[in-house]
Amino acid sequence: MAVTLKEVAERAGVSRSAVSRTFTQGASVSAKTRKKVEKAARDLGYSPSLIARSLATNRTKLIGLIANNFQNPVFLEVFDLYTRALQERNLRPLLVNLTDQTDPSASVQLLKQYSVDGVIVASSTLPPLFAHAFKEAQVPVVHAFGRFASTPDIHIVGIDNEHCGALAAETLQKHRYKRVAFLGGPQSATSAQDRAAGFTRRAKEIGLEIVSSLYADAYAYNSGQQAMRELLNDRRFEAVFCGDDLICMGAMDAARDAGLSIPQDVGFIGFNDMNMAAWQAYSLTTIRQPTSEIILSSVDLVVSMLDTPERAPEVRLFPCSVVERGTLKPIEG
Amino acid sequence: MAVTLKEVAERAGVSRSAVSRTFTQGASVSAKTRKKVEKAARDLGYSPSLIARSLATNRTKLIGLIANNFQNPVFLEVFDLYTRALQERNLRPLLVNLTDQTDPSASVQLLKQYSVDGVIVASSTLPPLFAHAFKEAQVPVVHAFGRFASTPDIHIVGIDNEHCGALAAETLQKHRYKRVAFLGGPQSATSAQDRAAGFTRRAKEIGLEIVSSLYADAYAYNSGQQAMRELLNDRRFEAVFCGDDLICMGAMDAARDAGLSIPQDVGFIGFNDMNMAAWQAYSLTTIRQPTSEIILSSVDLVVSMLDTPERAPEVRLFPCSVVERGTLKPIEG
DNA sequence: GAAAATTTTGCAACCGGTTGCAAAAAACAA
DNA sequence: TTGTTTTTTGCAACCGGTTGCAAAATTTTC
Repeated sequence: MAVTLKEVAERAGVSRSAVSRTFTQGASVSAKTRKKVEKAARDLGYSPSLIARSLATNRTKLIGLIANNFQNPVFLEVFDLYTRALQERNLRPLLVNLTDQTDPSASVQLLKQYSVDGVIVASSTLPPLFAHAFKEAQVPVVHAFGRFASTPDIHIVGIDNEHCGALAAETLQKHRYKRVAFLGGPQSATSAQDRAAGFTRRAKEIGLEIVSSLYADAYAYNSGQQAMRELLNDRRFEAVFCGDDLICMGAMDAARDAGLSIPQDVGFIGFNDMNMAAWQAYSLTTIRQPTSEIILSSVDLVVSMLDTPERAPEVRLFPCSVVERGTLKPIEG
Repeated sequence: MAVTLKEVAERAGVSRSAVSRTFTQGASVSAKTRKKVEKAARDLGYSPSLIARSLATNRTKLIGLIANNFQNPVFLEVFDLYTRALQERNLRPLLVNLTDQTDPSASVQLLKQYSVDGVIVASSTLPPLFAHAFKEAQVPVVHAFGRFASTPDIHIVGIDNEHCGALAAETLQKHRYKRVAFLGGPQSATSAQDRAAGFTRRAKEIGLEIVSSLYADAYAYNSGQQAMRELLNDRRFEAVFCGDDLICMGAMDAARDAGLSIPQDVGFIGFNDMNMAAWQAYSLTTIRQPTSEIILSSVDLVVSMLDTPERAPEVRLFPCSVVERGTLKPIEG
C-alpha cells in the first residue's frame, strides 16, 4: 500500500542504503544521488516510516505526557504549551489521562511498550513515587510541577511551594489583614501541603492569625465553592488564601452567594494566575506560577536526557510573584 | 537493554513463535506452553514491543487527535473524554496542536509517517477540506464537530448547527424578546456560519428583529468581550445570542462593565453548555451541545473504520437542547 | 489399537527501515 | 601518470516482533 524504501531505490536506480541515507541527517551521500533519490521519492510520494525507523534506531520521538487533572482549565494552557514546545523540537506527545480508575503501574508498562523516548509527569497531585517508577524502568523522566527536594532522585521542575505560601501570607499582611482563612487544594497533593506549610509558618512569624483552615477535595471550582460554604459558618476571617485560582473562583462565588462583597466584606488571594484570573467577573489577586517557564524548561530537560540519560537529577525552581488585581482591599496610602 | 521475545523463548524452552502467540489474542497455544511462557516472561520482566508489533502487523493503535483551539476550556472536557474513550478501547491519542503557524499538510504528512490507524479531527473551525486530506491519504478519518452535509464524503459527527441557531431564536422569542443582537464565533468557522444562518432564518420567520450582528474573531473570552463593547455602541437590542459560551462570558462581563444588569437590562443566551456555564457568576442560559455523545460516537466510528475502511461516509447528528438558567428574563406566567 | 481429524508447534520469510564494513569511485598530491 | 587519501556506495545483518505453511503432537472416532 504505502510506498517503501525499496521502491524508491529501484526507481532511482540506487541501493536501499542510498535512499535511507538521503533521508537521515548527517549521512554521507553525493549531491548527484541525492538528487536522483529525491526526485524518485517525490514522484512516488514517499515518506519514510517512523515505525520502521524507530525499530532500527531505538528512538521513537514520542514523549509520554502524563496528566491527571482534566477539570482545571489551567491544564489546557499546559497542554497547549507542551504540544507546541514538543512539536517545535520534532517530538510528539503521547497523552495519558491518569484517572482514579487507571492503575498507575499500567501506564508505566504502557509507555514502556510504546518505547517512548522520555516521559513528562505534569502534575502536582501525583506522589513523587510515581515518577520514580519510570526512572526504574530506565526511561528518562522529569516531574513538572513536582515537589522540590534538596536531594532529588529524579528531575524536578517547578516552584518552591513552601516559599510561595509564605508569599501569600506576606501579601495579606501588607494589605493590612489580621485574621485570615486558608482554603487549600486536595490534602494528598504535595503542592497543597507545601503551600499550607509555608503559609502557616510565615503567618505565625508575622503575626497573621489563621482562624480557620480547610482543604478542598480537588483543584476544582465545585470543591472550592463547597469548602467555602463550610468556611462561612464561622466568619471571623477577613480574607482567604486559596491554594488555587479555580478553587478561589468557586469560593468567591460562594461568598457572593452568601451576600458578601469582594473585597469590602472579604478578601481573596489565589494561586497560579491562570488566564481566567484576569476575567472581569473575578479580577483575582493571585500568586503567579510561571507555567510557561516550567513547561519549556521541563521539555528542554527531557530533551537533554535523550542524549545523556545518566545526567544527575536536577531541581529547577522558578520564582513566583504576586499579581495584584481587585480581590484584596487596597493598601491605604 | 530491554528484554526481547527471543530471550523469553530461550528461557521457556520454546520457539519464538510460541512466545509471540501467547501474547497475541486468539492465537493457538496449549495451556502448557502458555504457562511456561508466562512464567519466563514474568521472571524476565518482558513486555512486547509495540513498535515491532506495529511494523509487522501494520497496526499502531495510535489515533491522531487534531485540535486547534487550546484557548477554550470546553476543549479540556473534550480531551478528557477523548483520552478516556480511547484508552478504554486500548488505543492511544497522538495529539496534534494545529496552530496558525503550522502547515496543515505537514500534519497530514506527520500522522501518515507515524502510521496512525485513524484520525479524529476535533474542531468546528477547520475547513471540511482539511479532514478530506486524510481520506485521500487512505487514513480512516472522522470529523467531529464538523459541518453536516447531506452528501458527505467523509464521516461527520456533530450537531445540526443551523437548526440549533434556529432554536436560539425560538428561545428568545419564547422569553418575549423582540429586538436582539447576534454575536457569532469566528466567521471562518462553519459552525459559526451555520448557527448564524439558522438564527437569522428563524428570527425572520417568527418576527424577531435582529438589530445588530457581529462575529468575534475567535471562540475566546477576550474576543467576546471586545465584540460586545462594539455592540454596546448601539443599544437597541434587548438580548444577545452568542455563538459560544466562552464568548458569551466575555460579552456578559463587558455588559456588566458598562453598568448593565443581566437579565434586567440585557439578556444572554450562549452555546455549548460547557461546565463553566453553570458557574454562579454567569449562570448562563445556553444551547446544550451533547459533547460527550459526539465524542463517544466519533471514537466508535473511527474504531469501526479500522476493520472496514471502505465504509460509506456517514453523518451522525445529535440533538441540542435548551438549558435554562438565569441570563434571560423569566417568562411571565 | 489404528486411522482420521484436530490442535499445536517450529521454521523461515517478512514488516521497512538503519548501519558497520569493505570495496569502488572520486579527489588530491607529487 | 601513478600513488595516496577521502568520500561514496552497496552488501548483508540487524531491530523485535508476526504469520502462512507443513510437520508433529494430540484428540477423537470407530
